[in-house]
Amino acid sequence: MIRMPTAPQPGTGLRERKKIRTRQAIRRAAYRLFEERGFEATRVDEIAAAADVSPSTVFRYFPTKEDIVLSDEEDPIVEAALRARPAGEPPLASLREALRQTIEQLYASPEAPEEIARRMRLIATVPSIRARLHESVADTSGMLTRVLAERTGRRPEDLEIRVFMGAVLGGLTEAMLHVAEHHAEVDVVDVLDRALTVLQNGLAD
Amino acid sequence: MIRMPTAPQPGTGLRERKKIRTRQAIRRAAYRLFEERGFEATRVDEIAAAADVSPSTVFRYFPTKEDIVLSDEEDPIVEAALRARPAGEPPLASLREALRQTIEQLYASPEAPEEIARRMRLIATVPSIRARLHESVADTSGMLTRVLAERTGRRPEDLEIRVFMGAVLGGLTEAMLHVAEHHAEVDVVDVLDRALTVLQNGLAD
DNA sequence: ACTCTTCTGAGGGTCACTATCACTTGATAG
DNA sequence: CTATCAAGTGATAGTGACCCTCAGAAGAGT
Repeated sequence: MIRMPTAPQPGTGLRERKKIRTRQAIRRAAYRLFEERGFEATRVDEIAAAADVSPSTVFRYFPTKEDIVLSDEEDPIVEAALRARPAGEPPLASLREALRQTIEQLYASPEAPEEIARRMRLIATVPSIRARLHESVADTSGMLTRVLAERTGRRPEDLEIRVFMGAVLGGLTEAMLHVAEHHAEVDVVDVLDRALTVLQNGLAD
Repeated sequence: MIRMPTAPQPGTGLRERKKIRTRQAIRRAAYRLFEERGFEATRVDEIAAAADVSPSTVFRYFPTKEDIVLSDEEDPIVEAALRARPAGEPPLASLREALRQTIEQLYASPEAPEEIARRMRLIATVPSIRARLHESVADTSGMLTRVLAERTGRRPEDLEIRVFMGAVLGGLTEAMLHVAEHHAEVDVVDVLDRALTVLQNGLAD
């Protein structure tokens, strides 16, 4: 007989909760060690020990050491927000709103700003993390390209759409790095706005 | 007394020629092995053996295995071409011309098309190479940002310029990947033109 | 030929990451 | 409550890219 599980609520079971706790334990331990002695000077074994799990478990949760810092949980949020936009809206406007909502949501939880600041500091200073960031942005770009292609009724391999999304994400990544390098002095939403303005008007002049 | 060498012609000495030959030997050996058994299945030691040098020498010439494929010799060409553009010209137009010239120059040597095709195939298929590509594009972006800032009399940390260059390079990178995935069927200059058109007009709609 | 500098090879080491497998533990059926 | 199954974990033993150091070879200038 074909296995037909009784559709357990996501996030319900003890198993799920345990996984979330382990994930957080690893991340917390890692961040603490990164602050203390720096990213590259911290070995994965040490993170594992500090989080009280085995090294293999660390890799089960995070495919690379850099992903402990990055680990894109934003993607699904942006995707949902983008899909929720009205059909006729111009792409860049849809993205603007989707991104604004995502940022808002990310800053919602109380300890978020602290964590984001730590993350920004690492992105700004550790080259291998920046490298991985660019990779993950490329993935995000692919995902958004698919959504946008679907919304506008084009094929996702369409050159024009790819270039469009590549440009938007390239611009926004630079904006993000700008924030990372000046996180104390700038307002994220303001930078996002200025970046989108450049994308809208500035490329022609 | 301060060492004041008699400014040897670049490219003249026996030393220089030998370095170039070694570099080419490594690259050729590597490409041959990559074709034969794939990128990841080829160990650096094997490349070294095939090129008849020691493994350490391979790393002296190429900081990472991926760089054997990428090794940005284009950057200085683009930079020079961009600096040669008239002062008042709009940035995107300057870039268009600089890029067109660079591509032309890259395809100049007789065996270039073959090599470029091989390179494209690797870029299209090997994830770690694509990752490194994005990194190196980020470096190029930084360099072009500096040039453009200089030409327009702004500071290179200026948000608007960074976003502009990030967007342009993000778009062009996607165009390049498009070429890599369809290298047999498309014309590079044509794709470049279409990409630049999107960058000029398309972001607003 | 003589020195100085640059380039190379050898050897040994680090560490991120993988694969395998036995073991434990939460979920599910009866 | 128990038997069964699937999923998650840890121990162990790799692999391979990359780094460091140091001794020797080989152009370059006197």
